[in-house]
Amino acid sequence: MKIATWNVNSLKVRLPHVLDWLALAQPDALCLQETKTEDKGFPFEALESAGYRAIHNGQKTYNGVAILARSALVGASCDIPGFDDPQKRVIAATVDDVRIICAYMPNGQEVGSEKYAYKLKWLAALTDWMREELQRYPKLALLGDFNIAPEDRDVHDPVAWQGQILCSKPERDAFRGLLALGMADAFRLFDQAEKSYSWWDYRMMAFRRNIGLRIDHILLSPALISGCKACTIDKAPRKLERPSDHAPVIAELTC
DNA sequence: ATGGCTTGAGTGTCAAGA
Repeated sequence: MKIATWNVNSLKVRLPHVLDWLALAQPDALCLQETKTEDKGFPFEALESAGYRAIHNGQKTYNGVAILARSALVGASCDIPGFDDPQKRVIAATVDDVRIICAYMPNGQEVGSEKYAYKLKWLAALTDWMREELQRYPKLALLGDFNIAPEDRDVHDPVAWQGQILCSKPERDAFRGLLALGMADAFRLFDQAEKSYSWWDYRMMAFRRNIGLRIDHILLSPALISGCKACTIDKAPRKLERPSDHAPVIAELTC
């Protein structure tokens, strides 16, 4: 089973890239973030024609998450239960026996800001919820745009980014808090090239210069870790015309 | 150099992203 995550930065603009990528990469499940549309603008028909069912938790202009899958999406749920949040950042469903959680974690804007406080509260709520979900669903994968670079090796210039948003200690502590539940960062289960990133700024020709961060992740529950055969970042879509600023991350599971 | 692009809102130019 191949599962993947991709922040598409507007599904309306990126639909051709998504359809091409589905045909090429053939994932069994694909988590999308930043669809930036309500359900009425969501391309259910085009995805159906491509062989994918979809569930969507969207809103106008900002945020919005979806899961696309070849098989049925069972037991779909939206948002973090008990966490009052108007922003549409979470959707979950079971696909072929694996609980898939798709999350678009807050950016936080600037350390110390209101949005930063919201980000840390959000991450705490997610972690509490994940602790419960892992009891309910031993085979669980948390995929998405975490907006956290977990370690200095995930950052093109760790000195410049030290303590900055996406790299601050409380954010990295929150990431480690998720790992402390027993989950593993699928990408780090394998040898990887140095300077592997999943996001590059649109400005300053950052992609061509590989000025990036690794902030999109796939976390696997203990029951899924040993069956993970590969985890890769596909930079190809980032090279296209009008790309998303994020690249897809893919994990291959033997189940 | 606090910008540099890109998007969605909506016809002016701004907020937000990371």
